[in-house]
Amino acid sequence: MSQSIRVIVAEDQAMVLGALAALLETEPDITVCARSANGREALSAVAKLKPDVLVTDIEMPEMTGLTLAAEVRERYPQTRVMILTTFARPGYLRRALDAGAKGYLLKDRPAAELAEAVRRVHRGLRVVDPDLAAEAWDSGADPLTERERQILWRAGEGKSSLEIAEELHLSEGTVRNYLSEAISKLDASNRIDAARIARAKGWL
Amino acid sequence: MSQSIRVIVAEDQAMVLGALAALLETEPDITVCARSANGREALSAVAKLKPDVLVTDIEMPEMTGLTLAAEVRERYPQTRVMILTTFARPGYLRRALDAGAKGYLLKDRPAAELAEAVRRVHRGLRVVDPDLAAEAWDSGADPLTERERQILWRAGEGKSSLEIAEELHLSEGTVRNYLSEAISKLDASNRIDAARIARAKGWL
DNA sequence: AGACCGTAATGACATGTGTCACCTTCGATT
DNA sequence: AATCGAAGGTGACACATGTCATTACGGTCT
Repeated sequence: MSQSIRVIVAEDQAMVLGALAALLETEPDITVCARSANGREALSAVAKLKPDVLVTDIEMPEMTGLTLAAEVRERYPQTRVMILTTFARPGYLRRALDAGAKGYLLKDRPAAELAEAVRRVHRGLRVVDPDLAAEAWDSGADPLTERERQILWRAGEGKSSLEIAEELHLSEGTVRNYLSEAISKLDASNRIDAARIARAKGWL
Repeated sequence: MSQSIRVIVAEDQAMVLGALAALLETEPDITVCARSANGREALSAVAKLKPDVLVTDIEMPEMTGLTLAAEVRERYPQTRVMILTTFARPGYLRRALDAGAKGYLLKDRPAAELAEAVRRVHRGLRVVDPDLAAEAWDSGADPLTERERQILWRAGEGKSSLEIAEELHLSEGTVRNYLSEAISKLDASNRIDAARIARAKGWL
């Protein structure tokens, strides 16, 4: 047996973090050398330990897994990043690959696939959920501009056009225009519907 | 050492299910005798194996953890149910206890607490997250009526008053009245805000 | 019997929302 | 130099939403 694969796991739900680490520890050729509860912690752990693979969730406090992946690619290219997330959102996959992630695995895949995916990524191979890759292909690119995203996000939180306008220092009419654009781009029937659709695609 | 504690784990995300089982298997006094990906599966596993403890998530396809808990209490009272979930929602806790669950543990608690909680529940003790219990206390009871819940749910999905009215065979004005009631009960500023608040409390 | 609550409805009114046409400014392409 | 697109804006209009008063019916406690 060669050297053991050194892995850091980042995941904000402590119980799930511990459980994933326990799962990986059952593999004789894999060692979990650190566990992090958020992106910032994970980044400093990577800096200190220079692991072979970083397995990370996306939605975390302090720093998201997507930002984390970009930072690690930039500063510690010898560590390969694998995203492990609940969300089968085309937009997330696209952004993850853009950020230099080598793998994208869903939490509803069987537990046995985790160790296998870590080994593949360590060998320099890419691991991407095939169904999701296909969906990402035909679901097209994110049609929203940055402004539309900002505004639609706030609308989805229940804020009125006027509130959003004040928050972003815009006129109320402009906010309504952006929302109208977003609604038509997403083929939605109103702002709530539009926010729902954008969230499902991973564009928000 | 006495007899090992026999546990069934139910969780819809396969990877997390496997990881939690691996975590529990590291304990010498606990045995995972089955794993279920949804509520229906878990119920038949409980029927067949009569375990000491059932650890279950809430949001699952086929049958939710809350319904499952009620069924198990009714039909297999020798099996004690512990809810393990992401959601720190007072309404969920209340409904879980009403359904006869003996424990309510959050996924963002440390991994070490899981085994300890299983042991306590097995001994007949109750395990409830103290912060959440306090919040459940002062957040008061669910103020929504069944009709208000139905209508607010659909409004939160982006449906218009007219669409909701047709779906439930009501007049549009009636739907608007119910929404207005819900908005004022929840101290929200509009339907979206109201749906968001109700979801956060676990009332939707 | 009376009080209370959930359900259901109507009409009226003020505001909020979605759409459209049309305008300006600014930076990046061609 | 000309064109394009993103950002930002105005005004106008139709329709949706939120509020309120008021009515009505059937349960269910006391």
